[in-house]
Amino acid sequence: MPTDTRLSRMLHVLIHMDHIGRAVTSETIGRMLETNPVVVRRTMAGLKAAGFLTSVKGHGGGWALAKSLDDVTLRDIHQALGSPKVFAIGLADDDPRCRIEQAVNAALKDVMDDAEQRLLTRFGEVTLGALSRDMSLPATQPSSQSAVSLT
Amino acid sequence: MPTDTRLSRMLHVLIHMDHIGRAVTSETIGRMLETNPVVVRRTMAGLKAAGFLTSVKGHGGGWALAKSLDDVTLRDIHQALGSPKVFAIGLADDDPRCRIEQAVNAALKDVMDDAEQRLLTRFGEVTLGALSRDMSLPATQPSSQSAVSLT
DNA sequence: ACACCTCGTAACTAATACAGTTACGTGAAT
DNA sequence: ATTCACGTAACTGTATTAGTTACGAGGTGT
Repeated sequence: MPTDTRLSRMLHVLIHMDHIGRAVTSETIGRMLETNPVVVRRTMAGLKAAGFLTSVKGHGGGWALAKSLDDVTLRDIHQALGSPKVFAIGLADDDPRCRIEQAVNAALKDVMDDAEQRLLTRFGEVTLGALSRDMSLPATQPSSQSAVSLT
Repeated sequence: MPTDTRLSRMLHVLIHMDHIGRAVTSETIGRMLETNPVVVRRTMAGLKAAGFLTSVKGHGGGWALAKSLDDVTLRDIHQALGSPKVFAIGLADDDPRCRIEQAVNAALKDVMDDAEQRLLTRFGEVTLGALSRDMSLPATQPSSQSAVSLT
């Protein structure tokens, strides 16, 4: 499987949309992500269902933000995508009666649950608004470029 | 992709081997894991290369532990398996020049690296010996079973 | 009314990585 | 010599995201 880049892509798109400030078509978004409009619609469907986006059909239609980015966290978007599996590693289930397998899996699960909890907690502490603003700071790069480049 | 259960399986097997105390064939281990001897050999190859196991060919041969389980951590085994990818989630790379994509990915990477670091640190604090002993404690189950059941 | 635009979705294909299987070779014990 | 067991290549199965094609549904503008 290719690794799941939907969260990264959606965050990217949402911040662009905020900068653009008007409806954007799947076609345009597809160009930003170097992918197909259908992939865009499919991925954005969850964000619409969760109330972060609206979509309008027909001429002049497209996608628009339904909330301020200050009210949306990375965790919200992860959840809107269906809370996809965080780990590539999993627990074997070869002989569920075996106490050794149980103990091993319990130990792994304990550590993995902790790591996942921490990751989700930190995702919940970062808003897209904050991310968008941080980006405009000089950092190590010279600040000679527009903050609203379309790509 | 099916989730990667190699770590879970290998921990399971190593503790069994410790209890058994003599050479075990891939065939026998395959039965424990409900899989094929070839899968066993393939997976165990890394543990042998890393010095945690020895293997002997021919009649009476098989696999044996090369170290005390007290000297082996979960992290060691993860590493011996080639430090497989921990996360199913990844960073998009659609337009590496885009500052928004860069900022989004930097934020995700920061949180993910932290979670991974924490997970690996905790894996490094648990030895297989400790796991094996913890397992023998009463817990919620009655302690009426042999500690050396083969499955 | 009609053309056109844009989302919505089904269905199929591609890519990737672990898991499973078959086949055959190598080395060791009896 | 035979048998046992590891070592490994090569191929298939499976699950999941990504990409593509095709078509339908619902709005907008003339």
